[in-house]
Amino acid sequence: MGKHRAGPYILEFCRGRHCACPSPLLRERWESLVDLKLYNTLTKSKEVFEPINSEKVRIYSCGPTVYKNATIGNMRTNIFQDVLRRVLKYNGYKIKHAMNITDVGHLVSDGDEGEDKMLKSAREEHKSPMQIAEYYTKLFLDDLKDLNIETPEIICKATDHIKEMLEYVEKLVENGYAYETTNTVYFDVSKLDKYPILTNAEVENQKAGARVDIDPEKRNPYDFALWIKAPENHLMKWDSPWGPSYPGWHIECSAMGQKYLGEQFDIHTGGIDLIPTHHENEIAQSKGRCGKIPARYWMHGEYLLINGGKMSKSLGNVYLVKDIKEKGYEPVVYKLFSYSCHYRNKLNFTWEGMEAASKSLERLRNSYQINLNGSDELTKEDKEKLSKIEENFHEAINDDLNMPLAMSYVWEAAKFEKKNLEVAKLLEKFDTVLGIKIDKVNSEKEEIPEEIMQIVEQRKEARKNKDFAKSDELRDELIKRGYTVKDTKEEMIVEKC
RNA sequence: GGCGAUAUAGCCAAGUGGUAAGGCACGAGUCUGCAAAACUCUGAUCCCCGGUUCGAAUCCGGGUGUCGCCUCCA
Repeated sequence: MGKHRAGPYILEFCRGRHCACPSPLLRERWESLVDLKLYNTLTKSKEVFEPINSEKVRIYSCGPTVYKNATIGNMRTNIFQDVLRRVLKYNGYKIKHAMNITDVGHLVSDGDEGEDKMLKSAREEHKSPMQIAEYYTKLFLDDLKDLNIETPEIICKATDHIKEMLEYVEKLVENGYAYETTNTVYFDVSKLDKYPILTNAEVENQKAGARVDIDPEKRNPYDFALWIKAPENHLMKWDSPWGPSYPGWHIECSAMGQKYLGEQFDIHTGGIDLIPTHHENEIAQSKGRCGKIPARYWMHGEYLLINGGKMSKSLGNVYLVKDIKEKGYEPVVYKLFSYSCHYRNKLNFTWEGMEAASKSLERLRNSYQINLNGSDELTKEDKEKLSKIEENFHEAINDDLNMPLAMSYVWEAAKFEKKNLEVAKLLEKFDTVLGIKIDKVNSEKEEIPEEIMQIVEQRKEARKNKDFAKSDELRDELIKRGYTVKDTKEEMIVEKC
């Protein structure tokens, strides 16, 4: 075991199987960069990230179910995943990132019976399931774009992978981890050495309070459906060894993850709610198929709260990216807002918070522009200061994506006393992680109507003649019509309120 | 009921043993005919009680509050 200098602190021991520090290249990385630490739900601790393949990091993210709108809560998770990608890139890694689109639908009711959500939406909206899926998939991808979230290298639809899922289930049957009942093919959790492994919860306790009618044919209460035999009127069904049927809701991620990233990849991400069932069962399936836990690091984003409570339809506080736009905010404002809190803590969404983020974004972009054109000379000392800020930023993002802390260093750079192109370049570098389009010019030139411009001209004339009473009167008139004016030495800036 | 989080200035929040980052708002100032914008400056001993320690927001015990999960959910 050796000691390694790692950024501003000393890593006591080089952990794991890389202890021997095999390659000079890796050793150099350890010595020159800050270690990337990520919190792993599997071990419930922060670990130094070590990719299976040092060149390319493989990530799987549980994507959206496309039978309804994605909320800003969903988007918080996507933002967290985006930051993860960007931080990995900042550290020099290449990425292969897969995300699924669940277009096969999950079940409406508890347990394994009930109407499929896709079908329910289809019936309510008088569209075919595929039309519903396409519609919401497009909206979801538009949201990602609006939020300047990088598109994963692989986006895979569940319905395109029925064959892979079937093969997966057949393999589980072959390995003795699955059994067939009248309506369903179940996974037998009693065959595993340990279940569950992601939570401490006692299976029996959890089940005791559940309002589920347990299928009497289940061998164990926690057995879950791998494949479900379709009722006559079921729209989405496929031929299988068990007749016309459709997949259970955990198998798609296992099958597609395995197809695109292999039996074991680096990081699996999702929302915190996926831990106790979906991810637990993905692990179960993978262990049943090949004996491996599919990913080495499991990362989960916490919930977004709305005014201190849960977002729910009944409270009428479900917000979409669309709502943010309708309130007049650029979607990226929401992204910046989400950086005010660590991804593993609950974040309280308020419009007041959005206003704060909006103001911040404007000021950061303003600082960028000023620095871009700044001509202050940088002394050696200044350069050292900037370098220290950069190091602190790197350390913050590498400490389990501590964006709130990282932002404090972004501000240090933005408020740096000297205005210089190098500061702008540093902000640009930070923005490769933030993704807030810091180089965007704040006030986009908007078309100002002719009648408004006429008033502006009149006001210019009044000011020229030092007729301030009239000038103020005209300003009030402009405000009444929805425009503000800012007087600078050179010009009069007109903006829409 | 069971399980688990969390409690830091008006708001959003970093910080897990050495005397509290940052953002927004408020206030003050510079600038301006006045404003606006911009820029500068200004604020908290960390829910309560007890303990450990030379030293705790930070560890332990006990309270109280809030939130989440246990059922589809990012």
